[in-house]
Amino acid sequence: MTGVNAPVTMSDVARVAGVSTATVSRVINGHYGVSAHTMAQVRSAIEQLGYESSLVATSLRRSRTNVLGLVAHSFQSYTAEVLKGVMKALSRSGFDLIIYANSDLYGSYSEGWERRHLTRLSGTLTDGCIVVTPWGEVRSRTPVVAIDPARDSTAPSVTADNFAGATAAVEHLLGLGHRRIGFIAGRSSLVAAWSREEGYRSALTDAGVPVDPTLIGRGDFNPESAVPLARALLQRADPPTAIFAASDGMALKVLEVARDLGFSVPADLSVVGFDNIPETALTEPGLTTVDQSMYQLGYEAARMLKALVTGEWEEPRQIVLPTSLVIRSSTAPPKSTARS
Amino acid sequence: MTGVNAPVTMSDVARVAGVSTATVSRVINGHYGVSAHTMAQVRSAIEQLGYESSLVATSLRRSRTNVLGLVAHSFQSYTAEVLKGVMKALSRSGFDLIIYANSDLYGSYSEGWERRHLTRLSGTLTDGCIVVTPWGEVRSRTPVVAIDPARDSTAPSVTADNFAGATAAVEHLLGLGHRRIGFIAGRSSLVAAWSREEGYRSALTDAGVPVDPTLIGRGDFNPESAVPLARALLQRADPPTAIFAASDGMALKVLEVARDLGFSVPADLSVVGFDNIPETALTEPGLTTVDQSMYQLGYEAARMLKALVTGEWEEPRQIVLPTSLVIRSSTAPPKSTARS
DNA sequence: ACTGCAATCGTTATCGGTTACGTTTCCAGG
DNA sequence: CCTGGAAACGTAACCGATAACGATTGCAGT
Repeated sequence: MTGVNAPVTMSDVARVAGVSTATVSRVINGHYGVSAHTMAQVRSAIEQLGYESSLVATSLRRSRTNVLGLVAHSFQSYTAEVLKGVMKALSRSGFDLIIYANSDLYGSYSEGWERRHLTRLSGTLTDGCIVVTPWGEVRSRTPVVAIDPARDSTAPSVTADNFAGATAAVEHLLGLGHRRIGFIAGRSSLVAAWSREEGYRSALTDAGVPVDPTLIGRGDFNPESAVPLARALLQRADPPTAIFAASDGMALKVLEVARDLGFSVPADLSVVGFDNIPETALTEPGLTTVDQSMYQLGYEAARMLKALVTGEWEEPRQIVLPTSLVIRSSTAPPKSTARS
Repeated sequence: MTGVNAPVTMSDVARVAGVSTATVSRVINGHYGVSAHTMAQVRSAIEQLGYESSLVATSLRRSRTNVLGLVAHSFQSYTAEVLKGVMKALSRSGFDLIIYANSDLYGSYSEGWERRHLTRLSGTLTDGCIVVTPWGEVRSRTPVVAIDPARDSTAPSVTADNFAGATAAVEHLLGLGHRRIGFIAGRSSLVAAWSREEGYRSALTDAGVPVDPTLIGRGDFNPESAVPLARALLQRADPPTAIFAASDGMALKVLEVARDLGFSVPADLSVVGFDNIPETALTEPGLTTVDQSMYQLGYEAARMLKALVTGEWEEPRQIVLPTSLVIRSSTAPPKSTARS
């Protein structure tokens, strides 16, 4: 039953060991210049008092802290996947991870959030940060790696090959015979959203199918944003036979709207999403989607940040990871394969 | 294109505004004794330099930081669920959250991990901490709430009603006609594991079925630990007709072993897990399991910690949340309902 | 014994803030 | 005109650690 409220500091240890705090510090950090005898005394004092160095005080004074940061504006299931990858990459690397989450903005968003927290952390606490889906340009004195950055970002980043993924998705629909393919876009300021739209356009064009701007809905990756857009597309006199949504969250909403409107998926309407979040395997029907391994994104981002922090430069500052199409049961040939 | 490497500190602001750092601090914290004119000047200097106060420096000097901590020894899918609940509870509460994850121990474990990190954080950085599944007694100068604590823990905690959940699971099996029900226990130092085993024993006893110690395997919640145990149970001359595992991770391993050994689930063997992690809905067959809402655990833990930190005492220091049985397709009546 | 160089250890400035306390300014009241 | 006191602001100590630097000690070399 040791004392509970004992903020035991380095000077406590120093007093007990009969040395100065500098010596205690030297012992802890394994620095040169302390005799075996004193070392033993300090060690014993540390043990006796149950001393643990304060992360805060240490990082204020030191330049390197061996702590990396991660800033995310919300916790979705994909954030958890990213985390797993990050932890894996950091495993036994000597780096700890601090995840900073701002509760006031949970759900909502206020401009410059990442920047604000980045500066608060990187001032001293962390040696570098990973930022998940930043909405603006990120800057910091310490290295930053962005996952799915903003379009105008020049910072080191890791993204999936969104263009290729979107192309594959649309080619899959084209291959099934679809010609009127709707698209629900993501927040266009994000490079991921932009590339997915480009992939959509490119696949259509390459197949000789003209891009119909009225078939494109402008969402923002927020699932709810897809609802009115899907409704608008499906209530047209000439609804598309397939809809490709730029994210699974939005695609799931498309499924809902389709059901509400009496469309049967995939008989009346094919739906494709993007991300391959766990929920897509559980829905009825299972959602065909483009898999981007959030785990891999996290893993690579952490590996890159580690290299940046330790100064081992890594050449490709922008890493692009492959995607793959996961075909489930939300896609099928259109009812009437009438070639126009 | 503002300067990138600009560690802009409070004294920078003070210099630009032509005041002392004390005044800047007063302005930032809205303290009394600053004229409207100076205040405006300081505000403008802050704006101009893009100053953000350092979390570290502030928390070193201050007692309250308005930051809560969460310490988890690994990131599984259930950790993510807990996080969502925590974030929800902290939403717009004025408290931020810092999650500390130690990479060196990822997967493995070394004694006293939580205590070490708790003291490192609670020294200054955080006002209080949530600890997820601590393996030992946790102590700290600041309030701590444990989720699924150790058995001997007296700290404030939040747990699911593990006893009732386990009882329900076993009663479900009994109701199907099973009498030889194997059990794979969790790490017995955790109260969750202990209660689940008690529930198992109690349900059997209440039904007049004697507890056969040879049908109990001593696992430790680590999925791998269940493999040899399941193998041993199923390779007996008189294998059980059902196995209840104290966690879904272990239950999924039981499914694997059963398949390898030629058992058909649920025809030859019924399997029940505990936790209701997302994967359990995806396996073939879907796993019958006991649902404990990790989201709720996180939510309640955060709510409790908040109250402890702000001093608004909350009476029940040990919160117990209800569980519910989720029946999927891994359970069925035994082949021969031979009453012994 | 005296010098010189390591090895060992203490002193002190410092990180970026907060705050107790002291000082100056300014104005109302006598 | 002088005094008192509140308002406004600066000074410096301090939070808990680190590290540059200086001081002390021990011992080999001459």
